[in-house]
Amino acid sequence: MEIRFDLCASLSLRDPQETELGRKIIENSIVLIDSIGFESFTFKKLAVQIGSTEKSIYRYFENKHFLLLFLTSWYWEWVKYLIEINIKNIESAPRKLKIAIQNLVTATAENPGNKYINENLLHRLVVQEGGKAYHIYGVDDENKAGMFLSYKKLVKLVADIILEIDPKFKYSLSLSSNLFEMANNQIFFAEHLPKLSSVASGKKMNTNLIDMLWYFSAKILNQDLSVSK
Amino acid sequence: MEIRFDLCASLSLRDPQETELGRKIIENSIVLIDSIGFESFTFKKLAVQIGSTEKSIYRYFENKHFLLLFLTSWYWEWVKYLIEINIKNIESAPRKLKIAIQNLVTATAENPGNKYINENLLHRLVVQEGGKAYHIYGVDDENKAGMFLSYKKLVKLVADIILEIDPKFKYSLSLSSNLFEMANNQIFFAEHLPKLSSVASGKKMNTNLIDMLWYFSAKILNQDLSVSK
DNA sequence: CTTTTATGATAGTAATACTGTCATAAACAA
DNA sequence: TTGTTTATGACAGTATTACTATCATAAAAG
Repeated sequence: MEIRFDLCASLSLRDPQETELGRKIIENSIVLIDSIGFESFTFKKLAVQIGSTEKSIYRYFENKHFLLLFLTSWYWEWVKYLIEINIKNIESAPRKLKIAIQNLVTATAENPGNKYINENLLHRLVVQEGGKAYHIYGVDDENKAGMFLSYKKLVKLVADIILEIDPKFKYSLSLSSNLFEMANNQIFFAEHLPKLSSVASGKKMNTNLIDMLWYFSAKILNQDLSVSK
Repeated sequence: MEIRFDLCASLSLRDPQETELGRKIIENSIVLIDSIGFESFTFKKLAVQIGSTEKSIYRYFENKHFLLLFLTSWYWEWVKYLIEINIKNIESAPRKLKIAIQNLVTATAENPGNKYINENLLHRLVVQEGGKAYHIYGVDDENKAGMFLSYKKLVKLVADIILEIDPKFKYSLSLSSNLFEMANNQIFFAEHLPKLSSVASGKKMNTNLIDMLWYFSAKILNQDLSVSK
């Protein structure tokens, strides 16, 4: 089994999912960025790691920013895919929201969906570096070019579940985007700046974070806290 | 009137608030980063703008990362200062929280507190680039060195107000940090990725954002929505 | 069997992110 | 007053980064 997502074409010069070298670039860039950080990451270092050349990587991605955008977009598509398959055939909207929260926090399936993408590592990368994909000077142009569609579709998916729960709720988009942002942020805080978070890192972090996000959402949406047990 | 904050000493090699050149560095770095973005910003460009040299700027800051950290720390101290003077003599804890929200969203005083720091520009800078101050590879070491104390103190201040409202509330730190993160994030989304936010950019953005943050907080804390009118 | 396409090898350039040295002017101390 | 720190500027230099260009070759496609 090999999951492929159709990401915005302008993210890459050539689709890296289609070639051996392309997949090597994806696989190893995740490992390398995770291990040395996005700022120290260069195409030169990646080229050395995969036994290729800088130039060959530049044939796939204009620069490292677009590579990061590709990786985060792939991640959001993956989370959307997980949520969609897991809420299938579920009737209750609050239940769907709880499932969405579970999936956006853990972002892992029982069976990995892909041979060359380590979803756990990618999740950690998005927690650490994800915001840099859009906190950039050219955000408006890139948005016009459709480069943030994956994230927008995902936020819309959850916002629609929220509207199913309460069609009159005024803040569905903000609550939805905040769930994604807050989930990643609180994981980052728990692991690096624990004074900024009420959830502690460790074995029970994900469970506690899911409980908290559900608590916040249920309160805001006037839902019974136990409804989705 | 000239506000000075005692920021963590290791943020800078020399306190820029004390010298003419130092204040020029602060003043112009805010303008320059805001206009070209943090990635394109270099000490060379800043040196040219202020008629100094790269080397002289390096005598104040190790590199541009620490300059950004200095600016964001100054900003968080400034917001903390605003909140503190505005909740003085207020009895009602929910009222205090509402005032805190108003201040963290607008982050401006009637009278600017400083001649060489443009607080409005700095606010915009923190919205755009603030997260990059701690989403870095060396976050743990810098945290040990006390470099995020300003933000942690601010989050604690608001978390304590939350505990005043409900001493049994389990998520005071996360609710507090999320208020700060969400405020900046939703401003960024409203202005650049409007599909991700329920608040629209424009004249009423701040008011709507304050209402939303208060709505979320009040719901989560079981407070009357109108209590702090 | 030819032609396209992808990659690798190699080279080169401007800018970035620094570090080092020295001269000088201003501030401060004896 | 003189002597001495201290801050800045002027200038030089280096390794790395972020690219772009050219050419040879091997594999895939027609």
